[in-house]
Amino acid sequence: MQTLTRNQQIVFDIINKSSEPLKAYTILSNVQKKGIKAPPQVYRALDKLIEMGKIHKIESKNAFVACQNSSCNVSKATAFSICESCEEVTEISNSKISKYLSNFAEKAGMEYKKYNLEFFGLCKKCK
Amino acid sequence: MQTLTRNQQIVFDIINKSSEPLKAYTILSNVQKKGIKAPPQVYRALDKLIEMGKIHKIESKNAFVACQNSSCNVSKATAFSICESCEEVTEISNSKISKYLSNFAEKAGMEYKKYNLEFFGLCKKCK
DNA sequence: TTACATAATGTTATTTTATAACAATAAACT
DNA sequence: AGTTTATTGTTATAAAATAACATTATGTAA
Ligand SMILES: [Zn+2]
Ligand SMILES: [Zn+2]
Ligand SMILES: [Zn+2]
Ligand SMILES: [Zn+2]
Repeated sequence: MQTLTRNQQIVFDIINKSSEPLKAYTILSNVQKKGIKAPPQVYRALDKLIEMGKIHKIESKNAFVACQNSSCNVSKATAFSICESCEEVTEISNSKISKYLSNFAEKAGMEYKKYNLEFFGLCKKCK
Repeated sequence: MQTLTRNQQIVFDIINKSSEPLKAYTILSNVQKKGIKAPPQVYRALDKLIEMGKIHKIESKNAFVACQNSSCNVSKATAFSICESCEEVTEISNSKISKYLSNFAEKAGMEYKKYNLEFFGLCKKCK
């Protein structure tokens, strides 16, 4: 369990508190009062947090969310369900989906180190 | 089977001929001799081609590839295998993977309209 | 502790990716 | 022909990410 540096902690806190994915420049503007002044500081913290599996990047949105699983620090495989109406993003339990995908990969003779899966549709509220 | 407009055809041709995913500005610089001069012209063509399912965006790379399946125009669900060494991108047959994912979704009580899946690893050459 | 190496931070400028806004043409429809 | 709709052309700008280099902090080993 790695301990976070000052900037990493600041960036992680704001992502972790947020109910929605945050963009890098939104994070920046929210942490300027804490002394983080420039994009590279944010992006460096984001990179490390991703490496550690504490946060994930939603590629289709260029936005970042805190990990809602416990095992992503190991597998780095991620899966999300994204509402096209309200933009809500939910992380899908790693173990559940991994079983299906490793199953598929095995039958297809495919190997992989990680994956990212994004489902799009309507959440329960918006349906 | 929708027919392409002039700009759409030009942009599609260059993506389709390419052996690797192309970035928007790479496309732009390659079509300037054909009269496409500015980013919006490229991005508009890309948007339409994606809608039609003729090309896909590799989200993790901000790059575009021609569809290698036949059914993407219907489902808009996409899956790729990406080599982390040589950057090779292969589209995974839609029907194969879809079975697994719809299976998963059903058991999880989840609904979706489309998805995007990107596997990362090493291709056969790089392994 | 001091010297060296490594990691993290601060800062400025720039690159890369994507879109807003509006004018001009072309194509489709009535 | 006249009207609507889609596509194109053009300029400017916004948004996302990184390069490059200086500085400070932290860890490690003599
Ligand atoms: Zn996670
Ligand atoms: Zn919703
Ligand atoms: Zn396809
Ligand atoms: Zn390879």
